[in-house]
This record gives sequence, structure tokens and C-alpha cells, in this order.
Amino acid sequence: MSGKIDTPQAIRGTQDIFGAEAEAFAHVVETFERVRKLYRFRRVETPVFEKTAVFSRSLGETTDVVSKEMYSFEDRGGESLTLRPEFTAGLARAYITDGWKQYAPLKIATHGPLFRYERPQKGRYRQFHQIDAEVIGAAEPQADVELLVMADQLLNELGIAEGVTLQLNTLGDGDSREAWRSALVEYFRDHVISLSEDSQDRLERNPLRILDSKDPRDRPFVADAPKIDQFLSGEAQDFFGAVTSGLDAAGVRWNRMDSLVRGLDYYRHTAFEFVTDRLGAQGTVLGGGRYDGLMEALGGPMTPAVGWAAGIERLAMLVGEREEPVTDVIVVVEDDAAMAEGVAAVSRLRRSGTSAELFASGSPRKRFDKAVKQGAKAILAYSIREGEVASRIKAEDNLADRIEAALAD
RNA sequence: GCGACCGUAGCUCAGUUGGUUAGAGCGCCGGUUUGUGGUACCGGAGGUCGGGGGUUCGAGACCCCUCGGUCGCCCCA
Repeated sequence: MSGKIDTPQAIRGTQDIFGAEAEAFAHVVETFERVRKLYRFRRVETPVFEKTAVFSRSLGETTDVVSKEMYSFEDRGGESLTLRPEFTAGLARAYITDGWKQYAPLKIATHGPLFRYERPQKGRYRQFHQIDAEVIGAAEPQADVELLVMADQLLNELGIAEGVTLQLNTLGDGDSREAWRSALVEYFRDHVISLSEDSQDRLERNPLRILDSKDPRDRPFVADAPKIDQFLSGEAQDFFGAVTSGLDAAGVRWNRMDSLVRGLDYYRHTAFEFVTDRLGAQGTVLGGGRYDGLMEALGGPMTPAVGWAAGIERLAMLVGEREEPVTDVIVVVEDDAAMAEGVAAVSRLRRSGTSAELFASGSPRKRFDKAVKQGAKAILAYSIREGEVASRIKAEDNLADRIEAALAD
């Protein structure tokens, strides 16, 4: 009896993933690993925590992520550290501090946990997991296209492309984006009293966000708001044109979504999201864009880059629960006098590459039934007949032969 | 940070307008039965009813606080 010691609870918004859900999670990661190798993206690992400045400088001080969602703390040396809320900033830091410029253009992929202090809900956790792909040091629209085509292939290989659509936009280069932003602020300021409270607040913090407000009060003004297209430079238009024609050439379907903006300050030019209506309020399955200004914000050389990230939990929800694979062989010891034979057999089977489990505890009479009930491709039972250890295999012939061979080694 | 709903055995749940020692199914453990076999029966372990306070003669049921879950808002993957 554990008595009066109360068990510490798991941290809010964290999850213990098990069984069919864990299989779905693993399937997403395995599929990503396979696809990323097809596109020759190199695997990298970076720390789950960084100096706080890595994120605050990259994402923008006024973004929600930086202003209220970071898990920041001081270490024993008094340094402010932060559990990574996203991958890109840390990867950019690594690119600069580890001299990865020598490998540019560099295609990299990673996956792992991220942390954001948010109210948990469907598809949103405080510790969540993403897969991530970046192309750093490539200014060409072909890099954007390659990334998008890879994302599209991933969703197809996961079997969840149905009902997921690619929404694509351009934010233009830095100057285009600024001009557009100023025009939006000016426009919305004229209607500020009619906007929702949230959007009035956004006008100060993040005016682009008003464009994808869900509030019906904002809709009419959003419809007539200045469009990015009016502010795009010639180069920005050409760039976006090259991305869309590349997608068309690769056979990837997309929708122009001129109200699509991304939350973080570092985005330029291409911005995109793969969205679905099958995940409740969290429609975005995979999102990203080009962040040509980020490296400089971190004190590095001007370095063009593009990338995306996708939530593993969200992808796994779309994949659905996956069956855990059935055991090849269950070895049943029906009499403890045959224990040594059972232990030997299960060891040999596993060494031969056959998955095997040993059922040798609890009531001897019920062990075989438990094996039948759990299910296995074959059951190998050891019992005592007339004082001798006797074995019996219940399996299809070809598998029975394989078991015999493994045991004979 | 805001809102709504929810919280009874390991799991899924029941528990009548507040009324004795809180139940079922599944699972688990043991026994009997069957014996090339996923049977049936019997028995057992396991709950301070998320936690704390309050109302009441009496609270799993009502009230407050708190923690957690779920789903929205916000934000995002």
C-alpha cells in the first residue's frame, strides 16, 4: 500500500503517450525520417534550451510567444535561459556559431519537443513535438518549392493529404512588408472603434493579425483592407511567381490566401500553411515560410533561408490510432520444471530476429489461455509429459519451420 | 489570461428529491471445470468518491476555493 504519500501529478499540458497513439506518433516520425532522406535533408540535433536572447531577438519581442509563452528561468550562474518554443531560432544560432556557412546551401531536418506556456486544448500542449525542415543559405525560390513539395509528399505518404489544403501567400521583401503594414495600420485606425476588442489590441501589437481574425465584426473591414499585392516590388512578384510555377510544375496544389500572415516577425516573402478542418480549433498542420532577415537579427551575416515545422501530435491525430504489431511467437512455460527450456527458446528466437514474449508467471494452467487471448502468430508451449520436457508449436507451417530453425541454432 | 462542461476501483461507467458497511462489467490474482485449448463457475485483492473548506442530524450528491481533464476564445504546429 502506498498509503499517504501523494503521487506528484504530471505537469499540465504534458502528455504520456502510450499504445496505439504512441504507434501513430512513431509512424509520423519514421515517415518524416524516410521522406527527408529522399530529399537529402541532413539530420541535426540542437539543444532544447538556449539563451533567452536567441528567441526574443528572433521571434520579435511583441509576439505572443516571446511576451507570454516562453518557459524562461535563470540557471545557477544567473543566466536567463529558455526552453525552446520553436526550432528555427536555435537552428539559426547553430548555423552562425558552428560555422555551418561552409556547407551552404544547407538542407537540414530535425524533430523533438518544444515548450510553450499556453492553455492546453485539442492539438495544443505545453510540451509538444514537431518535425522541422530548413534550407539555409539559399535565396532561390526553388528552395521554397523543394520544401513545399517535400511537405506535400510527407502528407501524402502519411495518408492524410485528403482534406488538407496548402494556403500560400507572400509577404514581400522587407520594404514591401513594411509599406503594407503601414497602410494596414492607417486603414484600420480609421475604423478602430468598430473593430473587435482583440483587433483593437492587435492594431498596436501585430496589425497583420487582424486579417485572419475570426470575429464577425472585423470581417467587413478585413475584406476591404489594403492587399499585399499593391505593395509588392517587382522582384517580390517575380519571386512569388517562381514559387507558384514551381509548385505547379511539381504537381502540388495550392490556394492563394492573401490574408495569410504568420505570427513571427522574421518572415519575408513566402508564407504558407497546410490547414484542415478536422482538428477543431487548431487548423494548421504544417506551417512555415521564408525568413531572410533572421540571421542578421541574431548578429550573423545576411543569410537567406526558408523552413517549415509541423506538429507531430496534430499529424498523429489525423493518422489515427495504429495497431501495435502482433508478437511473432509467445513462448509458454506450462510447468515450471520446463523453465530453462522456455528461457532458452525465447532468447534464441529473439536473436534470430523473431519477436517473442515469455509467458511463465501466474497460474501455470492459465498461461496458455493467456497466450491465446493476447494473440500471436505462433505459440510455442513447454510442458512436462511423462517426466520429460515436451514442446508443441501452434502455428502455420512456414512459421513453424522458421521457429524450428531458430531453436536448432 | 478569459469562458463552458467534467473529475466515483487499473479501465468504462451506475449510484434515484442528500439517508445504514459505495456497486457492476472488463482487467488482475487464486481455485475448480475444459484439455490442442480464447469455455464455464467460485473466490480474492483493489476506492479517504481529485484535494481542501463549508452547509446539514447526515454529503459521492448542495455551496466556495483549489488542482487536473475536455472543448472554445486568444495564439500557434
